[in-house]
Amino acid sequence: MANIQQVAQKAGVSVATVSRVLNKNTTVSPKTKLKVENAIRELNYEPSMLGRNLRNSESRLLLVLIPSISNPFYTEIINGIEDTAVSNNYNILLCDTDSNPQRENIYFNLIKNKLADGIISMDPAVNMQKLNELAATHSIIQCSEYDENGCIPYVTIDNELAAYRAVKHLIQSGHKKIALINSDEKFLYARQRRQGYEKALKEFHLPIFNEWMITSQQLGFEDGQQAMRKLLQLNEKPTAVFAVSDTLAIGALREINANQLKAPNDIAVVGFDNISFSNMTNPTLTTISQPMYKMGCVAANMLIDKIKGKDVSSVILDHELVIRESTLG
Amino acid sequence: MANIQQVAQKAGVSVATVSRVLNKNTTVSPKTKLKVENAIRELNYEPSMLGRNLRNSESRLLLVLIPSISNPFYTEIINGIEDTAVSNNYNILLCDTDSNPQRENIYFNLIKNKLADGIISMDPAVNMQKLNELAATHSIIQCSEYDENGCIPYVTIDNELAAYRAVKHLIQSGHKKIALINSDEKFLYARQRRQGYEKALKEFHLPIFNEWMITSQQLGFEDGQQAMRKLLQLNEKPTAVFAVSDTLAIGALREINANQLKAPNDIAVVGFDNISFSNMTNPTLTTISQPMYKMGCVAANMLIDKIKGKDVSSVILDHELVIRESTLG
DNA sequence: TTGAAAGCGCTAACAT
DNA sequence: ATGTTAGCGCTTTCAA
Repeated sequence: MANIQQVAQKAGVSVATVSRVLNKNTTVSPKTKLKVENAIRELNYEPSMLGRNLRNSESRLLLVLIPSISNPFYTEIINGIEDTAVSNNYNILLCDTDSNPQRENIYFNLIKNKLADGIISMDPAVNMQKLNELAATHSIIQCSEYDENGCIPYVTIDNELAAYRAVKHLIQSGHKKIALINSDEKFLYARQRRQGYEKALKEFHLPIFNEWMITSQQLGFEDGQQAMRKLLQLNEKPTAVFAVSDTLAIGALREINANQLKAPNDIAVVGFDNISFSNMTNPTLTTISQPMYKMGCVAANMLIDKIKGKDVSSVILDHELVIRESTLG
Repeated sequence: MANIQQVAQKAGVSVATVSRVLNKNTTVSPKTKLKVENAIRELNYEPSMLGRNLRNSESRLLLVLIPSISNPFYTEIINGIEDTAVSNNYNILLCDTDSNPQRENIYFNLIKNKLADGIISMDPAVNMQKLNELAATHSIIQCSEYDENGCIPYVTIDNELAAYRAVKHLIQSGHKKIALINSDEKFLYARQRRQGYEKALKEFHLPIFNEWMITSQQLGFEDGQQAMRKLLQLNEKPTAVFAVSDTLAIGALREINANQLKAPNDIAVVGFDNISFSNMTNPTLTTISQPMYKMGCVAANMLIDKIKGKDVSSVILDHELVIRESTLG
C-alpha cells in the first residue's frame, strides 16, 4: 500500500502538495494537480484515515447504541441516522449493547479513545450515570429513551399522550376492562405510558386494577405471549389490552389465537411503534406510529451540531394512532 | 484529555515506560508500575487508539456488510459475529449497504483507509468483482451468500439440499401442486434453492410449471403478499407454496388470510430461515432453520484467522426442517 | 529495568 | 504556487 510520500516522490512534488490535492485545496496549479492525480492512480493510493484522523483528532465515526438489533423498532430510526450521517460525511458504528454493561463499556471506550466523535444512545438500559459523566466531555444525544434529570439533549415523542390516545381509542370502541402490558418501570417510557393509560381510564371513570397491569422484563414476542397468558388466567378477564410495544402486542395476539379466541371480538389489542410486522399479523395490529425515520434524522443532525460545538436543544416529535383490525369489531 | 506524555511526566518516567505498563509488558518494576498506574488514574487517562493503530497499522475493527438491518435473518448471525469478535478483542462495524453501490463504496473505503482490518460480507447484491479485487489485498470472508467462482472463503449451508427437503416435506404431506416464491436468480442462493425445488418435484414425477415460479425482487413482507396474490389469480392454483425466505412466506400467509383462505388446509406454506417472527404467525410457519448464531461465530473466527495470516477454507453448516402449523393439516 | 528517539501517515503553519 | 517542517499519540528498537 502506497503512502503519501511515495505519491509525492512519483509526482515529483512535496507531500504538502499531495495533501492539498487530496483536500481539494484550490491553490494548486492545474498542471501540478494532474501530475499528482496520475501518481495517485498509478500507485493505487488510498489515503489512510488513521493518519488523517490522528492529525485532525477526529474520526468522523458516530456510535449508535441500541439494546438489540433484533427489535425492528430501531431499524427505521437507524436508516434515518445513517442517511443523515452519510450525507454529512460521517459513518455510523452500530453498537448492539444487549443491555450488557460490559459491552456498553467497550463502546464507551471507543469514544474515549477517539475512535468515535459522538454517540446516539437508544438503549433504555444504558447506565445513565456513566452516560451523563461522558456527556461532560463528549458529544452525546439520546434518542427515544432519555434521562429526565440529566442534561443530555434528546429526541423523542410524548409517550404519555400517545398511550392516553391508544387507551382512549379502546374506551371509545366500547371497552371498559382494559389491561396494560408494560415494560419494567425503571424505564422512563414505561412510567410515562402507564401514566397515559391511567389518565385515560380516570377520565372515563373506569377502574384501575393492579391485576390488569402486567410487567414484562423483556420486549420479545414470547414475553407478550406470557403476559397474555397471565391475563387469560384471571377470573375477571379484560376485553382489551394495550401493550407498550408491537413485539409484546404481537405475542399477545398469538396467545389469543392459541386459545381459540379472536381479536378484536374476544379481546382487542393495541400496540406501540408501528413496526413493519404489525401490518402482517392476523388480525393486523392497531398501534401508535412513531416517526422513526425522522427521529433518526433529527438525532443525527443534533449530534453533528453538537460535535461542531453548536448548542442543541431537545425535540419532541409527533405520533399517530394507526387503527387496524385488532381493534375494529 | 490527557495524553501519554502527561502521564509520563506526572509519574516521573518516560513515555516508553508508560507504554510498557499499558501493554502489560513484564519488564517494568512493580514500583514503577504503581507510579504509572496512579498517574493514569489521577489524570483519567485513556490511550488513543488512533495513535496506537497508526503505529501498529491495525484498527481491530471488523466490517460486517448486510443488505438491510430490517431483515431479521441477519440478527442472530450478527450476534454470533459480535460475540466472537469481542472475545478476540475486535469490535464490529455494522454496515447497512441497502444494496446501494454508493454506500458499499463508503465501506470498502473504510478498509482501504485502514480503518477496518477485515470484512464479513453477507450482502447478496454486493459487487462481486470489486469484492474479489479487494480480497487480493485485504482479509474478506463471505457469509451465507458467496461467489462460486471467486476465491473468497465462505460459510454457508447447502441451499439446494435444504430446499429439496422443504419441498419433499410438502410432497409427502400429499401436495402435488407446489409453487415457488423465489428471489431474483442473479443471486446464487436463489438458483440453488430453485434447483432443490425442481429436484424434489422431478424425483416424485410432479410437473414443473413456470406459472408456479414467482420471482420477487425484494424480500419484504409486501413482496410475499404480492407474489401470493399472483398465485391466487391463476386458473390452476397451487395447494402449497415454498418461499425462499420467511419474510416472503409470512407475506404469503397474510395474503392467504386476507382472501378468507386457511393455511394449511387451502394452501400450505413453507418458509426459509426460521426468524423469530415465524413462530408468531397464525398459523405458525414451517421453515428451514439455519444455524445463524453459529454461522456468525464461524465467519468471525475465519476472518480473524485470515487477518492473522492463517489459511482458511470454506465451511458448510447443517440445517434443519422445522415443521409447524402452516403445513400440518 | 528504564530512557531516548525514530517513525507510523497525514495536515497546516510558515517560509519561499 | 509550492516546499519545509513540526507534530498529532503511540510503540518499539537500541542503548545505557
